[in-house]
Amino acid sequence: MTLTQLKVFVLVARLGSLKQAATALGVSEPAVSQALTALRQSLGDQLLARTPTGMELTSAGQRVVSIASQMVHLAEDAEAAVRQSQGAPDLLRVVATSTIGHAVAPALLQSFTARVGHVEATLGITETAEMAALLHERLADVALGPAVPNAARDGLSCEPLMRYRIAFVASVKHRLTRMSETRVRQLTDERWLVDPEGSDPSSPVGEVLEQLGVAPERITVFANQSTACAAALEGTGIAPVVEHLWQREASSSRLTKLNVVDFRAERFWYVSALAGDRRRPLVAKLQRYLSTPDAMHAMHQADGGIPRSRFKPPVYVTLWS
Amino acid sequence: MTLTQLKVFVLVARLGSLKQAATALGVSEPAVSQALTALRQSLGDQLLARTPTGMELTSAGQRVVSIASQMVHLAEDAEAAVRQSQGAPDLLRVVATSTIGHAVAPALLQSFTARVGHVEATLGITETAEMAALLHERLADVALGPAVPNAARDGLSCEPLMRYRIAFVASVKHRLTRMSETRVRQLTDERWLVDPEGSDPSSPVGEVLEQLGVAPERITVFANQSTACAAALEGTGIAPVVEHLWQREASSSRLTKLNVVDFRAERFWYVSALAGDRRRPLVAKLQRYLSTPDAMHAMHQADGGIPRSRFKPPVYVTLWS
DNA sequence: TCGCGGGATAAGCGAAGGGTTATCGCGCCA
DNA sequence: TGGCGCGATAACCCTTCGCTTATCCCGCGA
Repeated sequence: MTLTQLKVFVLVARLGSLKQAATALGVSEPAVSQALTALRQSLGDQLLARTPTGMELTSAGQRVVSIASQMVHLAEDAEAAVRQSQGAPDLLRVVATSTIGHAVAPALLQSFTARVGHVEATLGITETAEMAALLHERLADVALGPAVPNAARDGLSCEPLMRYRIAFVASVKHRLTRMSETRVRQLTDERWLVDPEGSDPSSPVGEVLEQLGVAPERITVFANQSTACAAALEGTGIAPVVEHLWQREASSSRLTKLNVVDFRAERFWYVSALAGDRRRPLVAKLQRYLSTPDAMHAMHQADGGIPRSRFKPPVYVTLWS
Repeated sequence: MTLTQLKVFVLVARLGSLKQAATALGVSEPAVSQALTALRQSLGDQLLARTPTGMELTSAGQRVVSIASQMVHLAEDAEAAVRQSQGAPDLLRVVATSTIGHAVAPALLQSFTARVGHVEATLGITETAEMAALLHERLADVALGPAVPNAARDGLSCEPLMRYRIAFVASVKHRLTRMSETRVRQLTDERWLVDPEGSDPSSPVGEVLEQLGVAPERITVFANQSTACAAALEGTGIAPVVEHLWQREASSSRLTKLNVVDFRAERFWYVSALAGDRRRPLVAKLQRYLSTPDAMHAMHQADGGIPRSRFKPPVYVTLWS
């Protein structure tokens, strides 16, 4: 499998003809044919089959063409990235769990970059389990979320960032809100309205779902906690939320917190990074910043939306894979 | 730039040492060194620089390593995809604008696949402007959204799927809701709470924003219309919504529709695909299905969340690029 | 100052990659 | 049935890849 082979394949799939692809590439038609057969051999599939009217993608071909197209584009991206980063600002790559990523990380990073200047921060959402790998593979500089297990042993630093409380909220119409107190086990058969972090088994909420053995069909995943709360207004389920963020929500007035007596509500968000001399200077700067009052203030501001100017939707094509 | 070169680069970045990478790959150290220099030459950047303590990524290297890692993983994905698609279900790749994609497409596709059987449907979100290209490049089989311009000329079929109405809603506290009627121009200086489709200039809402010349800082993009509505409850802005979907929302009780007299509220969603003999049989089947009462019913059911079992978060790493 | 560890370079080699021209196979249509 | 269009193959060439061993370079600690 070669990038040029992939490029050829994508082009043929698009144009539906070897000859057209050949002229488009400015090469002879056998060159295209050979590239295709080489790719076919290395992948072990026909990918494209002749039909009376043109070429048709096989089942595998359909899957591969999406992937191949991405790879070709990424190759161009890589060249563009190098060209662009002559004198470009320093890059700080942050990953966070979805709750933090949607609620506090944008404000936090904006505040940080505004303070230190000439830094470009990017934010990715990921699951807790992948954070250590992303840091080790240098795909991220800093991770925000639950504590990374065995951080010290793996050469990672992992320090508490902020204390927060998890609350379970439901509509005032919900029968559980009429009870003076609730036990976690009573929630097992409820309908759970969670944000994507709830589907992460290493997250606090994910842990609870697993421990209780909540059936998957009782769990509905929403884009974020605000949406989950909006759904909870209907009274059909309970939503686990970050308490101080939920209290700033407009819909909080018609939702009530359940008094779950046997649940440890206090939790911590942590900030993790490579430890010691493997840590980038910019990361050290961020870690110092995170202890300032400025940072604390930014983290307490729930952030409902993204200002349009900085909004760049992710490449959803990756949904294919 | 070669895939093996990229693989080597990623590994060296991760391990912080040529020698370790070499042993990990089971080759000699000069082999690694050469692969690296070749990549450096082809990209025109050092990528990794020696330091007393190990190797450090340059600014460009940081950007490239993310991209390179994705490419390496995609290459593996391609092989896995081929292996997996022996006797695998047929693949139907649908793209939609964010509104449709979040609200009606999941239910629609679920209903369709349940009916025809042995089909695996995937859904991607994209902007209107990219739809024609995605269809032509065989990256998608069907596109749901606004009409594709010049469809017939480009060999695309584009047929009306469903009529809907756009409504502008605001909190009952909002001053505009007390007016018996409103004109579009009066909305220019309001705060706009839109879903991602609102940032697509080819979408109906995007068009309005452009025509009015609404300042970017007055526009806030939310994950979906439900979240935008939740924000609208605070009374700080207006949210353009799909009327029949909004009416099913819990929060709709505390929001009011503005009576905008000079706005053409009726719109259509279209279904686009390659035309004629370039159309896959499965697509023809879907197009027939879309005219059935079943399909109509599915499309009128707003869908607040995604059942957890089918929820697979996109690879957010693409946010980097 | 002398090893020494670790990366860069040199020289060489077999195997692919990527290209060409010429030829074959096959469905289609006059 | 004989062209014809289009993809697949064959034969051949040059470049690059990917690997080896041997050597050099350079900062650093004994």
